[in-house]
Amino acid sequence: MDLLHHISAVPLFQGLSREHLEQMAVAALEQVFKKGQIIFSEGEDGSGFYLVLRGRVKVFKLSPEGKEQILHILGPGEPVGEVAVLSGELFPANAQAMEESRLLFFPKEAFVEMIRKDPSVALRMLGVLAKRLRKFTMLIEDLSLKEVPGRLASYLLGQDLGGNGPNKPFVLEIPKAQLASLLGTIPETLSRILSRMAAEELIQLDGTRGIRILDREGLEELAQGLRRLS
Amino acid sequence: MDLLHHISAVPLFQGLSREHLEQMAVAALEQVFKKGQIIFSEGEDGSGFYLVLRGRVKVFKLSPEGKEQILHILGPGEPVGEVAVLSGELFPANAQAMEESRLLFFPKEAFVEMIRKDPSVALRMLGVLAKRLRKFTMLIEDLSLKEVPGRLASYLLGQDLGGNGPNKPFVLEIPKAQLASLLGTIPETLSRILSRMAAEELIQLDGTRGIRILDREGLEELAQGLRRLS
DNA sequence: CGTGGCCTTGATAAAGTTCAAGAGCCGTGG
DNA sequence: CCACGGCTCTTGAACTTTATCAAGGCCACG
Repeated sequence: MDLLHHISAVPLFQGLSREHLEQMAVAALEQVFKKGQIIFSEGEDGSGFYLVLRGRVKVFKLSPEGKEQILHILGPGEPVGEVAVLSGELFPANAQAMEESRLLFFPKEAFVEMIRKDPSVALRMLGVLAKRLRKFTMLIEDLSLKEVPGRLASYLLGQDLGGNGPNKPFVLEIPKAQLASLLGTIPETLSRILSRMAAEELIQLDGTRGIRILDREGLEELAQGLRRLS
Repeated sequence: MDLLHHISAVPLFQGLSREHLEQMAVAALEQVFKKGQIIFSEGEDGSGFYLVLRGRVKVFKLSPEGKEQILHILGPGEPVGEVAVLSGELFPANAQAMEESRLLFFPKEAFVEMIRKDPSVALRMLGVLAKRLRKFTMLIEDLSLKEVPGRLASYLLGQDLGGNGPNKPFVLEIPKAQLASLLGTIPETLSRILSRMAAEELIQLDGTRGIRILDREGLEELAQGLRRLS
């Protein structure tokens, strides 16, 4: 089994001795989730955490009326559900596979044990959590201080990394309904704002998923609240 | 100086040996901030983190138009600015003293060194970050999924701990403008909603800061979106 | 070539913000 | 002891942004 191989490639476990890696591999339990399948739900108690090997997982909250807010989308190499383990409480949100995904489950005890044996894992985990806090800070800022066009502009700029010479088009990696949920809005609003952006020639829409950035500076101004759509 | 005494009382450092505590005490630098004084600003690079000894500190974001969103309010025993140290980047937000406050500054190196020497500190710090992530998750949920009356109801219920027999009044511990910023709104809106809550006899207002909860259940329903103000 | 999922568009309504003015409260200083 | 000035808070009216509800269009896949 190449489980060991997968584990050793995960950033969180970089630098662990072969021996420790093997112990982790023994403790880990591989699970496959189909598209749409729930991985855990808010309020369950976390007997361990997951590591994404393949696929994508969304972590989200639901309002009583059924509106969804995506907290983050996690891909290969990233841990999921670790907060419940670390603060010894219940899962604070829901997790669901966005596509067929392969995850590794680590029981709480194995993880705590591992930290105890090799503190460098704790340091790496601290780094992961710090990054996550930083991301949350940005999300809070977006939700509270920006309006939807600004949030969308930030997102688009973040997607288009490096594409800034000849503005080559790119493809949204998630359905628009999901993007709306990530931005804290609803699909209708997202759709309208994309249209307005296109009308002002900030972007060009290409089919259902394709987007080409025409005016990078304009988007940056939007993202910073220095400009508004008419 | 009783600096050592203060340090040993901080949750983050529980369980450290006397020797390690002394090393921390030597590395630490005590600073006093007057009310309103800036402790650090977003974008500066974090050469260390702070620990609140006395007073209260708010951590917040500002929009270009000057609107403020408070991320958290920290009191004695709590660390501030540790994310910048742990993720090795810039401060993601601003920090300011809400009243005259005494803080301890720990240079980055001293902290990293300490973690290396005694992994239990890393574990505690993981716990602190995990709690903070949990709080942020709730804030995101509030901002995105609840409207202001619901957020306010949650806040009030959280303040009134144990006061649930004979509904004794309590006093807001922060000015209303600050509360508005914490809830992601503005003072005018907050004021209106408090009036409406009073009109529906959910609460009773007493002077500028005093509040008495009259209908705990009603507030709980509001907080969960099961009810709305007319 | 139809059916279902996803996306767009329009009309309407609700929630929150902005701007502006005024009320209450408090410490200072005469 | 009272009056002043400044701060915080409240209230009203107009406006903006976003959500809601309801159709209709597009596209892919069987």
